[in-house]
Amino acid sequence: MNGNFRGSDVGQEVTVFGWVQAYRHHGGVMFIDLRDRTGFVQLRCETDRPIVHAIAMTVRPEWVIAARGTMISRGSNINSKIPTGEVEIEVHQLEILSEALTPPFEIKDGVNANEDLRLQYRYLDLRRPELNRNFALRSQITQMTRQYFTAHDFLELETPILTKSTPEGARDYLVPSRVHPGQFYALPQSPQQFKQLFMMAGMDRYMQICRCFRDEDLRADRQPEFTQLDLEMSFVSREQLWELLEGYAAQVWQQVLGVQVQLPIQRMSYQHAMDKYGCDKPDLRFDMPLFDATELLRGRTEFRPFVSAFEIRGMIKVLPIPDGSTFTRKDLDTLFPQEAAQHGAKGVAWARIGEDGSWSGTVAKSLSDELKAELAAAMKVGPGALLLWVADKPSTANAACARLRLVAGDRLGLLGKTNWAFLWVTDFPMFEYDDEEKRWVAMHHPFTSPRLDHMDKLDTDPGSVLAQAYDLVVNGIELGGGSIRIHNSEVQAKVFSLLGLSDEDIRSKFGFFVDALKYGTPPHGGIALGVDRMLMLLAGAESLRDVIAFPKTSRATCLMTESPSAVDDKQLRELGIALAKP
RNA sequence: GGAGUGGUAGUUCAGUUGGUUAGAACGCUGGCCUGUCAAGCCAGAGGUCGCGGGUUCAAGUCCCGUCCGCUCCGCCA
Repeated sequence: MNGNFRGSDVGQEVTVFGWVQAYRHHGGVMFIDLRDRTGFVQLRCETDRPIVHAIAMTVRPEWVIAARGTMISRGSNINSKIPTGEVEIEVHQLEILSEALTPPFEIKDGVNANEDLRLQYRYLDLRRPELNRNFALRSQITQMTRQYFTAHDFLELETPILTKSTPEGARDYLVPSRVHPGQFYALPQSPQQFKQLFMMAGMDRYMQICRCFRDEDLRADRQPEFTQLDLEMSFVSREQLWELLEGYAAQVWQQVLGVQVQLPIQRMSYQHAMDKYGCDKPDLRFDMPLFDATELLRGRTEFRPFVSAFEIRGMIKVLPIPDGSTFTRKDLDTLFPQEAAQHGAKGVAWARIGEDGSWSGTVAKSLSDELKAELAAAMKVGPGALLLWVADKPSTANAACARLRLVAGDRLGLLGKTNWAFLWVTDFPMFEYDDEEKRWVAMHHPFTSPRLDHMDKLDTDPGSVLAQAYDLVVNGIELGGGSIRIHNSEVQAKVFSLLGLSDEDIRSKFGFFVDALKYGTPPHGGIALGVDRMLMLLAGAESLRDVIAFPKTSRATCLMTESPSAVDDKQLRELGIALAKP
């Protein structure tokens, strides 16, 4: 194809097709850059072929043309900046296949047209090489994925798209049933129950590259429909599963980027991640751990924000930056407080340790010299350090400090795009308490098995039960998560009831599943990886929109098709649906 | 639901303290040009300043509302 011609092709008669990228007209001779998805090649049209030249004179950017001619060397006019720069096609025949309107933005890399315009004319945006490349990569990776897992004895199996709405988890997209007016299917948030049923059905190892749907608000790394690499295995320990996934990740990173992933991947408990980095998906491209100063400070300071934190049984968390000299007063007054405020923190206190070991900054006056020395020793920091303090309820203090850590790391140039920090986060709590609903909710999902040594705490202290759940984190992005599942119907029923589901709820929502568990269920577990997020990482994209061909806006609309949209009354009548008055 | 940010020519942007005819680059149209490849040179066309209201002698600029894009919080088992 057009981008692949080289010096070795000289002398060939070729026919090429493509889009006019650019033309350069020099009176007698005319050059056309003809683009397809592989790149572009230069066509030369001369006046001594008057028909060719006359047609060439009329073409405009983005017209689709076909050219037949001879591949020739450019001689002394080689352009080494272009892959096909050694050769050009001396055109004997030229045909216009399709004319084009002037596009609303230029089709070339580095043109940052507005996102809304790009989405409206998505088919034009996709012609741009840098975007086009992402989809070739996408195809390569799905191909590689199928090979890897089928080579490991997985069956690629399909699950329904029209399925059953279940409580728990994300909001479902609903699909009304025409045959059963007033009843609805739901689009799957993930094929969770079906893949477990495959295990009960004896399929042993299941894989699917499947679309999932969640009706929740979007983010740069969250679209309402997304692609998941879904896996489930019977008779497997989580260590075996991790090993298999590590082999997969290593192969993908090796083949796509030529990067050797250090195996085994580091493992860290949820509790450790929260304590040390303030979040459950720490970016370990740099270390810079947080420090919990709550106990050291208790009763030993009058600093108002700290005292307030003690009053609400809060936490005083510190980000020690060993060399904080590059941060300015403006960063301390504006940047850090703004970032922390996004996570609800009311402020960021700070202290600098001077060359002589003396402290300056907002907290300096309120701490005794003895306490300062203890803190510096505990945080292992000395002269030149900058300490950022957030005092608030624990969840806020952690989230704010985690954010500050990333902002500081970024400013210090520690987030290299060619560094890859893989991490398994393990031992998540089984449940977290939902203050709004006044009940326990599953942190992963309700089919996750508690750790076997925590089973007896289900009745006595659900909040302390740890789950056999794990997330795979890469550079601070949650690439996927999974768990060893419950394979015992009584444990499953107990978990459902802990989540506040009545017997009747369990019967109507999950009856088939609890029944199935009773017919000989193998121990099993699995994981789901976000394929789009993985591509985003591998392609170096800033947004999921750059690796999804036809993505939605942050308000979940498609600007190209203008969906969602109203439907005819007739359609609604057939479905037995009446719209509520707004 | 909330916070931030942006919306000016086809595109990307500039537009001072509210003040005369809203500019630049790229693109587009026409012309010249036989070695360009981010081609070059000459000429030209192109504007509902997102939309609606308000303040003012005067609004792209100030105020209120609203729509849309993006980022984040909530939400996302």
